[in-house]
Amino acid sequence: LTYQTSGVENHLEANERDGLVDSKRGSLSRDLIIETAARLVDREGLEALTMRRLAGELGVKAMSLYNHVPNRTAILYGLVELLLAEIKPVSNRAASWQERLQAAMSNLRRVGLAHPHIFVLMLRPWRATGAQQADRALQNLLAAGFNDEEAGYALRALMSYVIGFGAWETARMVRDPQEIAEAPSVDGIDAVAASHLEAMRSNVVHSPDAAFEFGLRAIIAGLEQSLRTGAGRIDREAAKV
Amino acid sequence: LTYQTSGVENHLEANERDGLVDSKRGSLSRDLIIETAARLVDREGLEALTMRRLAGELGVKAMSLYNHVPNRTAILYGLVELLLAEIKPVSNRAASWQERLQAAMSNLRRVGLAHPHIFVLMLRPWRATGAQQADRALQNLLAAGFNDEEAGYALRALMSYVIGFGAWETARMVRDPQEIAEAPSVDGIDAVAASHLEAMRSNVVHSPDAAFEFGLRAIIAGLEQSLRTGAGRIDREAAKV
DNA sequence: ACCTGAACACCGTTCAAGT
DNA sequence: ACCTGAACACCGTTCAAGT
Repeated sequence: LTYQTSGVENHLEANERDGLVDSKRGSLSRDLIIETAARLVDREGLEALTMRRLAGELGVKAMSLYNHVPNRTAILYGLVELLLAEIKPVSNRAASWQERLQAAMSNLRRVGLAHPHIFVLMLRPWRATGAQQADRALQNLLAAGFNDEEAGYALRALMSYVIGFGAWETARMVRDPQEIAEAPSVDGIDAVAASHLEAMRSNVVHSPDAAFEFGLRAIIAGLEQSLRTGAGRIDREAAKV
Repeated sequence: LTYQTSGVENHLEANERDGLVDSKRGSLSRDLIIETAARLVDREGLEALTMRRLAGELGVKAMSLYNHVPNRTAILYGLVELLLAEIKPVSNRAASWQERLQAAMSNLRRVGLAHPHIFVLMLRPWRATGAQQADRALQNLLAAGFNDEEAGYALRALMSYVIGFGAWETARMVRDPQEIAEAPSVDGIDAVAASHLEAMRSNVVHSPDAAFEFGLRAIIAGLEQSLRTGAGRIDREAAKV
């Protein structure tokens, strides 16, 4: 929604209208390609992002893209970068470390909800994505009193939760409802159990915000406790013996 | 690794050797297709799972598969079912609810590590997958004193964490290392911050088990606390005012 | 330097034809 | 009932040719 556009695309469209086909030359760029890809994916999903389709969107042939981008994967990586850049930073001075973490993770989820098709790409093992944001969170944890190892574990735990939760909730905005509806239904489970499950599912689906906050609060409370009791440290000492 | 094979595949291969081509007829089945797909995916990854390739593995042409399976997605769903069936169940009588949850989630991660290529499929919004396992965990939480809503939230939180963590850690067993190595490197971040990040990453990568346990312990401790203080309930009351 | 036509080696899926 | 040849409408990517 909020990608910064350079306005080049409108320029392009104008060229197209006036038949100034030659001025396509040089108007393409990595950034324009990725911004266009982001809008396409937000609108129609990842499967719509083919080289031919994206090129068409830019008024150009597929092969032209390879002059600015090595392959499709590089475009996907660019989408992740764009998404991460959209995360609202959390002030380092605000409130407690718990509240800062809470805010940071909620902000991460928020961009996920804004770009559900792109969010799943966070699960790919990109090198060093979101370095700035991750670093802020790490500093926060170190300042709170966690040692290097614990801070790393804690950040990984929080990220795992947020991304896991987000991937799950965005999955059902993203897939065609048909695919879900056609999945085989439960068997080998009695009706009472099934109704419990259904109740749980609908609770979480109907108030995803509450579900998210509940889990996030639990993790942060757990981290706080492990900081107080030094649980991580004790385990490490025990492991050495 | 431990998929139950009906031995039909060996039978098939024997037929192939003896040139008894006609006996292919009727030897195909949904189960055989999915078991073969599982072995193929474990060996070579999800991209290797094409209809043509899978058919070849079965000594048959691609279109034959459509006699037993509606489409490729149904095969993927079958893989998830197989994976879930492999989760070691946790005795309901064992120890505390905390320890049972801990064991259940560790078992879930274990099958993920055994089948890293398949594990990511858990993120798709299948209807009612893992119903039995989810139900056991829910009963466990209800017995511990959580109400319906909290139990649902708690299970979702645990699953989000385990799947998020697992997806992250399996991602780097699964992708070609080349794709990772070729990802653009950090910029706009100073050397000190980068070294902190690198330290964190390598800690988590070198002792993923410790990282996983740390986070899992934190979540369960947090849930325990929210049960004691009734945090969920209080928030709900506050929300009503 | 950058755009592109043609081609390569693939996809999932359909459908009519075979047995 | 089940297997399949041929075809449809696609993919990502390469490479030589154009300007």
